[in-house]
Amino acid sequence: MPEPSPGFRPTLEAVAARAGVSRATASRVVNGGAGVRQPLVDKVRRAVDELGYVPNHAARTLVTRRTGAVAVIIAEPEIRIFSDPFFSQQIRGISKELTEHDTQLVLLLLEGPGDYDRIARYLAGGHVDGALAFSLHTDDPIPEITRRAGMPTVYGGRPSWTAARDHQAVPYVDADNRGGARAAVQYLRDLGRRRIAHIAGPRDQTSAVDRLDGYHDVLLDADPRLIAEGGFTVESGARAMAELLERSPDLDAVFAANDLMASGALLVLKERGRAVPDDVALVGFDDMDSVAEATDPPLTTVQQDIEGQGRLMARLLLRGLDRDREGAPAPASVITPTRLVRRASA
Amino acid sequence: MPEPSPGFRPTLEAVAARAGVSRATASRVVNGGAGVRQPLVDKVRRAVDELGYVPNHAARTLVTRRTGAVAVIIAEPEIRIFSDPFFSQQIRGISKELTEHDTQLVLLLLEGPGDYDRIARYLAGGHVDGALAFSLHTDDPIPEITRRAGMPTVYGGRPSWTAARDHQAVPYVDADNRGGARAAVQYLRDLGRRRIAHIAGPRDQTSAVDRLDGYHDVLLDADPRLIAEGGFTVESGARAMAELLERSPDLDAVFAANDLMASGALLVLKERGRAVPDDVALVGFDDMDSVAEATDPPLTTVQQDIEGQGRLMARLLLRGLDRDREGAPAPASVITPTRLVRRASA
DNA sequence: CAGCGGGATGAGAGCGCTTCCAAGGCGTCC
DNA sequence: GGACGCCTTGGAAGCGCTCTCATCCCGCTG
Repeated sequence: MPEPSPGFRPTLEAVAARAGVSRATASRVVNGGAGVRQPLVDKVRRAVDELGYVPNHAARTLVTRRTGAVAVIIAEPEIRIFSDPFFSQQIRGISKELTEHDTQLVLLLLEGPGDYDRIARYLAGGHVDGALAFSLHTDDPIPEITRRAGMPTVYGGRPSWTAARDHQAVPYVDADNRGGARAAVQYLRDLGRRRIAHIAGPRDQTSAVDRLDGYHDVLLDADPRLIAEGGFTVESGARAMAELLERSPDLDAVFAANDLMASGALLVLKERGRAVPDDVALVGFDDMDSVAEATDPPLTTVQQDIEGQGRLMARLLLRGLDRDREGAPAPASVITPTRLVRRASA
Repeated sequence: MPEPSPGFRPTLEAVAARAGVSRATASRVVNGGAGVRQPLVDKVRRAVDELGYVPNHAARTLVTRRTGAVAVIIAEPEIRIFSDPFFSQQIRGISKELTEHDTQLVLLLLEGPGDYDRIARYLAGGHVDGALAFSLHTDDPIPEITRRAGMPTVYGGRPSWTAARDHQAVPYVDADNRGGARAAVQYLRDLGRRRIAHIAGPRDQTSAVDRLDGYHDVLLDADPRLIAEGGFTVESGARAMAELLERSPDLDAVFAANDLMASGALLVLKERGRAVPDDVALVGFDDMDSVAEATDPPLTTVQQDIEGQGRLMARLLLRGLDRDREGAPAPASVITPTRLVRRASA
């Protein structure tokens, strides 16, 4: 690429003139060159190179009504984003998929309740073609906002207002939390454990609810004293473990709804002199890089492909956008498989 | 706001018609209403509300040559982004500042070397008004790319190709690494320590270099055997500490270039039976939330305002963009102050 | 050899907005 | 009371691009 005076940008007009063709033909070549004879294609291509031409995005969007950008909406960034490796991996997956389809990622972080207005205006302003949003609360205004703006949206994690088995209403991508939990508990039972406790996640997160459901799927008449609730953090896991030990000293296995809580539980178990896995078998969920393999003993856990989920979200959205123009139906949701990874803790 | 048929968007024309004014006047009102008499302003405002009008961004950009968006370029996301709380905090600061100026954040993650082309094209395509990039390697192509594209850019962290004291060449925001290090080492010396070791960060990161320089500022003729190099991780800190203990068993203080390495060093010190801070005083850097206060004993460390740095980067860029139109000079760099936080480790 | 069909090309109309400029209206000053 | 000037408003151009449609040229058929 040559270096024209920085800041100055040649137009299609200039390219056309230099190539000795019309603007229409130049445009055709720039957009793939279908229906243009080879010699002209070459001429135009050369002119593009010589001039260092890059199409003006705004002009193109104005007529095509396509921005080539997608919004990623993240509520409560203080809690989740970034610090949560979960998010970061999903975002990377999203980014990869979007990049492969020449689509840009516009990050919309909600810093406070007042920001909903801003988001609404932004989406309505036609800056982006679609949106990706992450697991929302029951009364989250985001879905209503995207709906009003007529903005195709794919959710990450089953939104709490959808029934667990209804994958139609709103397109979302989620791991098979229930199935994974089922597999984990089943595994513990196959190991011969009889008093299998569960450290659940917060009730207002569907992933936690689904994992609890999976636990109940296997242990139909589970003793309620074997269930404690944590907050998906190490400390809360430790607290829940202490509580369980108090209530049910005879427990011989624990299925924690995520690895962080499992690692907290592990600390307490060791402290109280319960050998893992001999006295108490322990299974986590997520197979979190920095956690599951780092504990002593390493955690048996349920693995899910987080980056893949991000990719899938993006793919679903992009596919939906394409279909949109062809009037085809919106894409349905996808549940990604999970897999039990056996390590030393169970 | 009413709910017009989703997907359909009223144009300025429609607003003007409904308000009984010309498009020009409607436009003026939408853009602040300067020079329009109050009654007309009200009429137009009402029409905007009734119609649920939102300006078409592409059309506006086409004529104003302003996109109202800024790119955040992040290389090697695998290593850093998100998982690194550093980044996440800076991004949050950036996001907040941009939001306050009605500017959008476009995330450009570089997934591989081939992506530089993509970035170059993107920046040249006029999608964004400016860019923010993070501490780059010496030979990183990003600066050249942004320069060619005529894209105003602010860097996070002193770029390695600039001299430590030259804040002019390229606008960047960085903490006063050298000053912070100086303060830390000075503090250790004031404590009466005489054999003060340093666990440095990787030589190809300017923050590490600057912190090492700060160490040397105080200890002009430091014993080279008191310096070891780590990789800013816990493990590397542990390794470096072991190495130092071997080489210089008589050390009575350690200044680690970041908290992660300090925590690694702490583990080794305890393991070898060196009491902290009695036998060996320990100081870190960064005052990382999840680390500095969580160790036992908690770390004395050098604090910096990371989110503030992000904010500053954005502010510098936005200011530069405004000035650009007025032909004023580009903004200079900013070095943010650091502060020694005393906890139990020294 | 004339006529016809199809593919390649160009002319031109907008996409929705901002902004220059001219026109109009009103107050003010002499 | 008339002229001047300022403030408000509207008309219209044009940002850079895509895409429809008409035109043209070619080869082929009868």
